[in-house]
Amino acid sequence: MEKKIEEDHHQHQQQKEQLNSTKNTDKKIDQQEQQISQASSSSPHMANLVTSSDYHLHQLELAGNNNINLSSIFDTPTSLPFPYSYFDDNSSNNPNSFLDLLRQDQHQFASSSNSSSFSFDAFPLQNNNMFFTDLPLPQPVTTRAESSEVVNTAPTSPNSTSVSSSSNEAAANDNNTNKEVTVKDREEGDQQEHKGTKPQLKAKKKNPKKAREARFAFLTKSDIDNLDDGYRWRKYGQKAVKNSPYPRSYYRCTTVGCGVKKRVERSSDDPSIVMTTYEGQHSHPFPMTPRGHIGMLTSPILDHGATTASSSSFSIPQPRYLLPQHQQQPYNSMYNTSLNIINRSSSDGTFINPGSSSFPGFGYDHMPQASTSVIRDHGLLQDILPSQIREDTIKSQTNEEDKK
DNA sequence: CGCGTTTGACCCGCGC
DNA sequence: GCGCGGGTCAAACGCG
Repeated sequence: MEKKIEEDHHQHQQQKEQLNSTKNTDKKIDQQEQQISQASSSSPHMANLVTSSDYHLHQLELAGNNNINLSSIFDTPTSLPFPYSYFDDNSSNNPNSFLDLLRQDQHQFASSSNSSSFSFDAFPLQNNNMFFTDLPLPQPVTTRAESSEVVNTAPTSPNSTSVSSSSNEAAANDNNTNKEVTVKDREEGDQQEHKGTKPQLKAKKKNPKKAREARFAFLTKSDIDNLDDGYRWRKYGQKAVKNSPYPRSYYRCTTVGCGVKKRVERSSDDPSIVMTTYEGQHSHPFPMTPRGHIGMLTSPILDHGATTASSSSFSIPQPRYLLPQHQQQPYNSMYNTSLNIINRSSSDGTFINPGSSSFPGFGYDHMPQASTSVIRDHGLLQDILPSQIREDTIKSQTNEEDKK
């Protein structure tokens, strides 16, 4: 994987050089990207992020100071973002993946629906409607959201930590092409339904202004491009990203009738950051395919520590609180203010509620009940977090409360 | 053999 | 109108 990445990097670096030397028009975009990248790499700590609220800022600070501070990342003591039981049981020192985390999350949701909030926290940025989410970061990472898409951060793999900022891809497009992207996405959705023929493609153009799918961008610090989120994805395209040595990969959910797509690309400025953008909502529970599995329960990551690029990849968790604030369900009201919407429609600049299972990657509402039995769940923090993390979390929580 | 990836061609919208 | 860039298609290929 790394080798491949390096190759790609080299290849695209050449392209990049060519582009830089020949195209002036690229500069604008490049600058935009750099803004994003700089935002994500220049400051070592999330604390430097521009956030829309003091609370968020506070969280960021905690994250930055402690590096791995779940409490700073997650909302409440009881709202464990990521159940880390997997780590305890299988790879205590190997916080494998974001996937695992996500999976855990889902378990948690499955077992304790409203009682706990989701793991990710989103931080809407004032100016650009971007969202950030913090996750435990082995390394301090900073990101800045500049697109209309939701961004999230998540630790993804042993070597990975995640940071999230706005989707670069989204960010790169946002200022200038946000509108365009929106339209295109909409068309893409149509394409999926009518995919295949040129006449069909033309037909889709007849409804150019259909509402586009909600999109969510996550920034994840990881050496792994594709993080296993339990869903099965089929890669249907790859494109070189302008001014980036890394290509952008396009994935589609393999489940029949599910039009969820995601794009994965690596930040050119910080190759350790993977930007994943999800589009659409899964119309199904976690896949149970012939050779598949219930993704959350049997992630390859658990076995290998990393997923292959193919079948499964990172996808966005669908935290319930990732809803428009006005639509959020009243849980954990105490911290609810910090739970900002991650989901947003970039087409009109407003947040939308994709539904109870809004995030493309996580249909919590559809979670198989069986999943809850897999993980110990006493409804306690200890059920979810490894002791060390719990300690950190408790500390940070305490600090947080002290500050209040 | 089925499924997923690769990759060049193609489509489309936008900016100049 | 043209070129560019993002996104998708689909045949070829690889892998288990």
